[in-house]
Amino acid sequence: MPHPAQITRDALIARAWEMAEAEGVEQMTLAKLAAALGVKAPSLYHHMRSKADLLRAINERTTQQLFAALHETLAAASDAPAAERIHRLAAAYRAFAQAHPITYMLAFTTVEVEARPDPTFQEQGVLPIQAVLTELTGADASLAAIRGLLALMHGFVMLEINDQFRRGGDLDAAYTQGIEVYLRGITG
Amino acid sequence: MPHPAQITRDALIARAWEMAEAEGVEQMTLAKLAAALGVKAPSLYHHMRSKADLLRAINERTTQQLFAALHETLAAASDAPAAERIHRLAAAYRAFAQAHPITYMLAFTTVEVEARPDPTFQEQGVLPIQAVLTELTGADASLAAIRGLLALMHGFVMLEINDQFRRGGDLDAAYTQGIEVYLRGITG
DNA sequence: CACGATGCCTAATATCATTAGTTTTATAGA
DNA sequence: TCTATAAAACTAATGATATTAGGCATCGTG
Repeated sequence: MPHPAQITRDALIARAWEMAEAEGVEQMTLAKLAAALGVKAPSLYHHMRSKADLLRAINERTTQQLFAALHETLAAASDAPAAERIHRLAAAYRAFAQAHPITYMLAFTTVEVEARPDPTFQEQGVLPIQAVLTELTGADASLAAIRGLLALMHGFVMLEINDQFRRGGDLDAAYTQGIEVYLRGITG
Repeated sequence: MPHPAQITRDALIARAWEMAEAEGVEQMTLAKLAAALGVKAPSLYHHMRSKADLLRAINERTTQQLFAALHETLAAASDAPAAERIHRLAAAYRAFAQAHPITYMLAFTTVEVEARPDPTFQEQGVLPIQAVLTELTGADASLAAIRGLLALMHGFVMLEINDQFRRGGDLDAAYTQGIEVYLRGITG
């Protein structure tokens, strides 16, 4: 059985990502993960340095997919006015978080430094979005503007994922309205 | 030694809260917590049902303290105009999160249902804040308005705590500006 | 055709939370 | 004042967990 590797690092990460999203991070144990790959737990250490290392890979994957979805959305709306592009972007952001709540949350709330995604991922991903905002704010204010926008989107979906909006009402409308308000404040 | 309880539930929770904030949640093990209280780990189970139960108590304590700080801030600024009160509130919110980053994050990102704070805490705490916003938006829009404000504040401090703002710049100014923009969007 | 590295395995360890069963002691009632 | 009871501590044990050590099979390369 040994030598021709039965699993690759990519397969390991992909499976771990799926398992975390499907059953929760704390349910994604190395034993279960190994079993799903037809292997025993210690064998995983030939493809990763530690579980923190695996989590970092998962988080980088999540970050990449999030920004890929956002860029795709921006590309598809490239002829719309800037405010409309931001609205589409915000919708895509929330849709991603709702589709992958656990891995999304994991990527942005990891305390262990070892498991944090490489900073360059986020920086690279944010730049095209910031470019759209620059159309509305000018270059000087665009860094603060994107930070506010990211905070608004991230905060909303985090509260939503963690079930902190328990007073009913239309959450879709509240989200859209929040973005609208923010954009109005920027341009006004 | 036995019978006259050497620890109370309140002392247990207070110590656990301090230890979590000081050393990180994952460092707050029952063995260490018990040792800090001069007792062995199994004895803790006379004062709690499970660790999830303890975490829930910690989170409720955090939530209460956060809202207490916010209400205090509002009370101290009761004669200021509504927009100014919101600014003070936002500053107090961020100050609390920065002073207690670990327990703050824990309270708002707990996946385990067992460990989630009782919903009524948040609801009660949010109402006075919503009242201020109602002055600016009218009653109809105030629920969505407070959700946006909470999302903005929570998102910003969460990103900040998790070191996701790595591109330098003045974060104090970015936060203030974000709140300003949001308020302008609401009133404009 | 052998040999060495690769990648799997079993076995073992340390650290968790949690449970079972025992021991001690303060207090309430005789 | 004495004693029985219940509270609250303890030790010991269990089952997960990640991780390490060491052995063994197998494939590609000389």
